[in-house]
Amino acid sequence: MDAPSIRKKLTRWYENAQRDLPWRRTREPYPIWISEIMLQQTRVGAVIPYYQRFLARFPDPAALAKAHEDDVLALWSGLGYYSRARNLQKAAKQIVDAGEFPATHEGILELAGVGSYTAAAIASISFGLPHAVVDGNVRRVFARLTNNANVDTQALADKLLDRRDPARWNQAVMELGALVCVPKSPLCGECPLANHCMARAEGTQGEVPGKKIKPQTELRERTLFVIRRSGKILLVPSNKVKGFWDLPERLPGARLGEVLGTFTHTITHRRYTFTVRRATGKAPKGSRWFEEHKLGDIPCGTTAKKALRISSDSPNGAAADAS
DNA sequence: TACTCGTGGCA
DNA sequence: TTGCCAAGAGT
Repeated sequence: MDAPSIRKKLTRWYENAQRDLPWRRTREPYPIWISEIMLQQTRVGAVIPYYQRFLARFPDPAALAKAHEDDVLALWSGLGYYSRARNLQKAAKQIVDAGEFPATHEGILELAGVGSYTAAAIASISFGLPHAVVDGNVRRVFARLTNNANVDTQALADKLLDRRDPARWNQAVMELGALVCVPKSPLCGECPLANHCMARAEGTQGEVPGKKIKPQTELRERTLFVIRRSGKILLVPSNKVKGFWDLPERLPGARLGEVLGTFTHTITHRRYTFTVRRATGKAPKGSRWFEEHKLGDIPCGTTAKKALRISSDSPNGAAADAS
């Protein structure tokens, strides 16, 4: 493996092909950290608006540390993996207590919600430290480069790391995976490493690395109740996501009304078919009335928002409630 | 180790 | 429509 040639070709490609992403305009550890947490298992296009709102609202660790958790979760609503938001605030408090953002790989790794990938990303991008990132892109790129799905990715990443500019190298490998060496139908014709790629030489780039085995999807049915009164909507504390509010799913003694519609929502390997149904009854313990136009200010899951959209689209939905 | 956590875009 | 899967971490 010709490491110097690979470094040179990929680096040159990256200098020309990289996207203009908001978090690439800085090396400050705080915004880099926020972006890296948001990008975990989440597409760039989904992250950008959240990143900008979050930085505007919480411009530094102190602002994030002293915020109400509900405000943090509300800003995160819709992005998913909500433990990231809670860990983010926990880590902000760690940073404030320490007096500054940790400047070593070891110190960064101690932050709540920061694992090996994120620690290496922040260490290299913000501090220029020689730590190679391994994420899904890197695993795929190196599996194809070696035509070996079981290659020791961390060892190879450490070996290929460009120690003159770890930040540029790490992002170059990930960018190649995101734009060219994509999971399905890789664009080998545009790949700067095509001549080094063992998978391409063997014609296996469409099969390496293999797909991961996933548990079979379970189908389940649930019902969400829409209860309105005086222009407000009744929500109960989520029993799945701490700090979130959801539409009620069980109402002892309630009178059931018409079905307003259905939608599906998949979480991990379970696909739920939700029935949205009007109901009347007294508010369960712990429930609260919210003005519907203020739901953006509270932590509120996507299922509730989908359901409320259906209920207001329904010819017998919100309009009928106003009477 | 294997499982779980959310959501949306895309083929 | 359904399945795939994306800049992973915690348990």
